[in-house]
Amino acid sequence: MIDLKLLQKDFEGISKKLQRKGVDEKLLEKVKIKFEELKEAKAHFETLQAAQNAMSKEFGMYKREGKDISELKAKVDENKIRIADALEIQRLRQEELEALAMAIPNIPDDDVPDGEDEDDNIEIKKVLTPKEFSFTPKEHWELAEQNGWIDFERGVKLATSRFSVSFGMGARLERALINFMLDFNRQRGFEEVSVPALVNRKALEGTGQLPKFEDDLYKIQDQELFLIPTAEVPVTNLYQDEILSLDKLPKRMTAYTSCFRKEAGAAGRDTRGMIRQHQFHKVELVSIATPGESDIIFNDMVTCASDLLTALELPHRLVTLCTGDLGFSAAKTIDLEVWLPGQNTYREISSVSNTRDFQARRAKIRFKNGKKNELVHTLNGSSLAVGRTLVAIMENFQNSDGSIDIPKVLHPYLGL
RNA sequence: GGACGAGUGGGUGAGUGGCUGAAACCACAUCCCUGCUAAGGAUGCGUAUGGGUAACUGUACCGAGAGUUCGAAUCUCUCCUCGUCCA
Repeated sequence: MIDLKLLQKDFEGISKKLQRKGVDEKLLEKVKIKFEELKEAKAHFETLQAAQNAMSKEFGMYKREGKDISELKAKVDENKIRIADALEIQRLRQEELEALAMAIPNIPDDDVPDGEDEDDNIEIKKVLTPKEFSFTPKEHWELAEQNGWIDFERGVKLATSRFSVSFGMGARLERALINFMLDFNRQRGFEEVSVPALVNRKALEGTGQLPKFEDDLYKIQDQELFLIPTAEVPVTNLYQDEILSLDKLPKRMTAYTSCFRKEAGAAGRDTRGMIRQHQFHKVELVSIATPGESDIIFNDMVTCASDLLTALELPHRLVTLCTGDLGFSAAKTIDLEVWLPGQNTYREISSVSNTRDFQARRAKIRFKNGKKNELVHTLNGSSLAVGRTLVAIMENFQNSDGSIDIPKVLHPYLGL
């Protein structure tokens, strides 16, 4: 959630920044007005309530002194009706404001480039040079099936399209990757956590998936619970509604979870293979930091993910997302794209975002800065998407006969 | 699944209708005193939000929500969580 007080104070400035993300200025004006109306309604209600409280106190005194209370009671009863009305007005305005404000995306950082979509993202640097193949490299689904690593049909049989099953070395490699990534992150100072894969509405509101993106989430039928689309949700919300002491910051955490996405609106995209699945494994990084250190932490996380790819000998590049490609909660995002020789292109394998205080404001995560409580900054990043890493290994480490080498760092994890 | 009990500020914990935003103790902060190894004293110390330059002040919050009442931490109902016992 954006800072409504700031919007009120510096409407021009905030509005200008949000227009870069395609937010309609009229909507912002409406929010500003609603915000002011709500304040008005609150003030009115509180004045009435104060009178009521005062009269109630008097009431108690009258009774103790044995005075006649009938006149006072009439006054108090009358005021009570007005309070009920005032409260109802306040409640309605609160609801209206929230509905509007919760749907406004985060303000992009000033150094985020303008742009429409992913074509306008800006490459920062390339890491490792893709190797030359003496043959035409195959795409991963071909290799996966040929080696018996992944069975796409049986995944569909068990669930529906965009589900798959891993067998043998494919399954072992997944597990090896998860362990390798968690160990790697732990050595970089991220504490490992294991969290629920189901979360409630409040958690998803805290990180920004709800209320706007409910269509992308799998919902449990008989309870108000959702399957997590990313570990970012449970891990960030670990500290929801808490005031952290300064010496506990920064919090740097890593978690492995399955992730679940309906991929609504992705019809026809990446239908083959395991680039875009409804369920996938991911190792996530989440940091909670003071505003002063969040930029450093951000770079740290990008470096961690990039080094992970380098350790796996996977060529990749870093790109800054433009305003049009930036996610709802992010102020800034750097994507890591891994080279896929079979597809002859770079594909997203990790996305590191600084949401600044956007999620913290929604989730009420604060820290004590001296006497004052301030909102923290929250950051998240994948490190990495396991399925896509497996895809990258298959395509980059393939031989002409279709066999696949295993990156050296994974050998200990596979008993090789 | 059933029965009973509990949920209060950073912690322990008092509080069964008004004088309680909440005793006391601990922790913490600032100041003072003392000066032989640790102790004594004073003051302050929840969160959110509105008004005010500020001092200060209004409102809300005692697991969550609803209700009774002029007035609720305290009474009623529903839910959640934890504990104990039973199946």
